[in-house]
Amino acid sequence: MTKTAKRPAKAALARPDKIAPGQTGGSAVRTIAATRQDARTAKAAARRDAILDAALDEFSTKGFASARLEDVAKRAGIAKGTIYLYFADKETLFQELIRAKMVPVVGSIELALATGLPLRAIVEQAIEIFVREVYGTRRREVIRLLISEGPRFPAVAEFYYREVLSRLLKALRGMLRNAHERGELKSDALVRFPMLLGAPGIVAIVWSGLFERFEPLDVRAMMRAYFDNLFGTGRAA
Amino acid sequence: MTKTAKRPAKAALARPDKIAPGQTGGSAVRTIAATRQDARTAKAAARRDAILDAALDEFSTKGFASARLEDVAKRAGIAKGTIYLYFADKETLFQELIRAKMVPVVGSIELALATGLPLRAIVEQAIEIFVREVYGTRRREVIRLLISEGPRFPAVAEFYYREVLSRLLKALRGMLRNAHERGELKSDALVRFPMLLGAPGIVAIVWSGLFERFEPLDVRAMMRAYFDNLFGTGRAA
Amino acid sequence: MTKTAKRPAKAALARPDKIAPGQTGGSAVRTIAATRQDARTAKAAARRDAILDAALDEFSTKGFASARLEDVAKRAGIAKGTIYLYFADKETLFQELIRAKMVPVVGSIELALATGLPLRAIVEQAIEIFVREVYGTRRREVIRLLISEGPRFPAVAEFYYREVLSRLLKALRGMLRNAHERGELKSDALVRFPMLLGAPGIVAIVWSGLFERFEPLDVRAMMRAYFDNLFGTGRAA
Amino acid sequence: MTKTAKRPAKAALARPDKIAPGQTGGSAVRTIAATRQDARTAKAAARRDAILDAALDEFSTKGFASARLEDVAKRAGIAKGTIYLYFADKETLFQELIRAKMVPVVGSIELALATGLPLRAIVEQAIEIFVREVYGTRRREVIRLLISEGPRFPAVAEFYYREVLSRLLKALRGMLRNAHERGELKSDALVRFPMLLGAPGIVAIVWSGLFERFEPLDVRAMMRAYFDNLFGTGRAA
DNA sequence: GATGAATGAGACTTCATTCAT
DNA sequence: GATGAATGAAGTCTCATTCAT
Repeated sequence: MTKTAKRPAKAALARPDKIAPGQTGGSAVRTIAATRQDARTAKAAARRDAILDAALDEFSTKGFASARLEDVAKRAGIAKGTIYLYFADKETLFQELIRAKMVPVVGSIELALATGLPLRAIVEQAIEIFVREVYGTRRREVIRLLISEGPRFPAVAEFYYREVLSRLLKALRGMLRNAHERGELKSDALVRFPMLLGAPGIVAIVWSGLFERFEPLDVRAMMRAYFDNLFGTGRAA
Repeated sequence: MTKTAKRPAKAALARPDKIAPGQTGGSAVRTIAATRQDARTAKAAARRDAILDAALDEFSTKGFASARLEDVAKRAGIAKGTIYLYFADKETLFQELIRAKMVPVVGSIELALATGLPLRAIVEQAIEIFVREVYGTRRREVIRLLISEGPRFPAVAEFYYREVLSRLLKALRGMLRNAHERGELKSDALVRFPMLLGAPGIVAIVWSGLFERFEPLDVRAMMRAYFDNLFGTGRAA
Repeated sequence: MTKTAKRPAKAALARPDKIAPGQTGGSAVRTIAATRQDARTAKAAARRDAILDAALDEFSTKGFASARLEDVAKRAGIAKGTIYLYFADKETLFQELIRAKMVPVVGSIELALATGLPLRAIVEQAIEIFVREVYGTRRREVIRLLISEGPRFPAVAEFYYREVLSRLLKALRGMLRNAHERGELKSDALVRFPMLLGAPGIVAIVWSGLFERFEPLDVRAMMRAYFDNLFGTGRAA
Repeated sequence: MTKTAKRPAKAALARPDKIAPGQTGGSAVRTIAATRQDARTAKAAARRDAILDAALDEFSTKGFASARLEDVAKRAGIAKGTIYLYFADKETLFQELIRAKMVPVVGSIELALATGLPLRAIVEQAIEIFVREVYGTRRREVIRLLISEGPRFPAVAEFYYREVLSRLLKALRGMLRNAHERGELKSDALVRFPMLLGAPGIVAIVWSGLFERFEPLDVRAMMRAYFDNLFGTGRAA
């Protein structure tokens, strides 16, 4: 892939490879050893997270190709070589980063979309969730990273599509279909193109990376305007 | 000092720098020499374009940082060093690429938006223009590149905002304000957030780079659905 | 920004920069760890010296600008990149080379000049020291390098003047003033121009680099002749 | 030689190679054509000189290896390729530079040394000549260049030794031997090491390149002090 | 497990030299 | 003769990855 790859092989993508240090396969009996094991496991997990956080910072700032693993290590407070105890290589680190930051939120979003609430309420809620849980957090950077680097990492794009996006789209479609059937939605356009619901979020993230300096954007207001217009709700009614 | 010294400054950004070979300042009388000059100028311009095209290909495929200037040269059918006769360095090449591909279209879009046509017609036209002149051309890649790499090139983002985006937004605002005043637009939301009109375009471009393989997108249909919904037009009425 | 960016500043000159690998700040208690540390430190110092020696060879033979760092590495028995673990860049390597080879001898020369010995004896001694400790060693090359490349490296010239030459001249002046006051020196010319004492050494070094092949020079004899004449000593009396 | 050489062969050194444009071999009859020829020859010679002057500037400032032929051309007011109409390559240009600037003065110095004047007078004259004709002119740079780069250009050193230095030394020896025989010189040391007469000149040139900034040198005074001491003349008597 | 010194492939950039015009 | 666009070899410096300690 990218010129970064330097050494021969490359672990299969899209699956967490490598049993990281302290990571256990699956045991049972509680023993002193097991407890010690746990401690080690916990420390290892914490370290893994630290690396991922550091990597997100560096990749976001410099871009994947220009980010230096040495800086990631420094930021994580570990030595350069240690990264390789947790991730097979730079590319794998990138994938795991996307995975680790995005997968956990899918479930809760699915749940939020499955409530029978009126479209209006769900959308209102979604705006809040996006602003608070995505735009206002490091997840914004994760998505920006995905948008920027994803095209060069087919494995990442595939994994993301499979584990995150397709599930969200499915949930969205279900929710929208219901709203359509309940008459809350005039057309079926959004059922056919549910990704349009994500459009203002994408615009906000792209905008923030490029033009925020020149023209700040009130993301919440923009999203509200967008959905009001889209659903014919809002004051314009 | 010694050849080790890096080139002092860095050509001022946001302005075509470097008098490319064969480029003349501006004369008048037609002479044989002038004709010869023209031939040279024309050849130089053609070569410059070839480099820009090749660079777009390589940057799009590999990303700015990972693209090799040697590959750009090869693709343009010239020697590595020749690139430096036309562009000061890799970064300048990137900027000029964005500039050269985007600036020329701004004027015509401004014109298209300034017609007094009904909103509905303008939008219909805009969809066509986007699909034919952007999405279906290399300009799609230019925008993708801007989205991906722009955050790391403040100068490019600034230039793009100044020379392209702000002009488009202004034209959009004017057009939308008119439509609003004519009653063709219920709310003023779009006047306040004209970038929302670009949202489906952005989504289409982002989508095409990441998920096209898994789920192709009928861009024209999506845009039509989007605008129908937005303006309450279309069959759903 | 992007990996293209040149390293920002440039280590402040005239001071050993960069903590070389294995170099410690300064501790105390002797432990196993400390011992291991020492071994590493020692190895690092040895390697640093090897690089400096190799650099001296290459720079002397090819000149600073034409010497290839790869050849320096090869000669030092290490990989190209390793040099950069010890020196920030080629220019820094050059400076450190001059510093490392010259600073250590200043003190002992100052001492030799501070003895109350008669001028005649001191000069005799100085000739021996020059021939044995400078002309007959790699230091001759260091000085030749300084003469050749110094004008293009203001920082090196400055450092050399400050740390080496001005100290030597001061010691010389003191010694000569004493001799003058004791009546061993007829005029005060040398007190005013102590660098004249170095003249035959400079001539010898310059000559050896240019004309040795065509006309070998008996340096010791030349220096003796020079000083005999200068001080009115020697057989000619 | 030096890494600069890039293309296969290399014209034999130490002889002006290449019949430069406008240069004639040797004709006779005066015709209109001949006159036109002369004009061309003169122009060519002037251009050749301009290149040499420009080269001296650039080589002095940047060093031979780091000087760019393009800058030489610019400074000479010609195009890069034109240099190659007058000199075979960069190295040849360097040699011709040394030759052109130094050979013409040898004769007059020889003459000055051959007068039967008393040593004292000759030396006084020599100081003036050195200060006015060498130290105060571009010849100082030529000599500095010779000292700096000569060791890497055996052909230049050889040529210089043969055409310049050995002739000067011979003249010096003759002059000194006469002075010795006339009793004006106590010892024969200088007859054996006539280069010592040049020592203060060398010191002055080396000093001016390295330390002038920190400690200016009154060259004339230093030389006078030197020779006074050397010959037991001057006020100290 | 952790470290960080070492490696060496690789990329950008420079510039002497050539040659079509 | 003169020009300057083009070439491509070569050099500095970077950094992912390895491995001895």
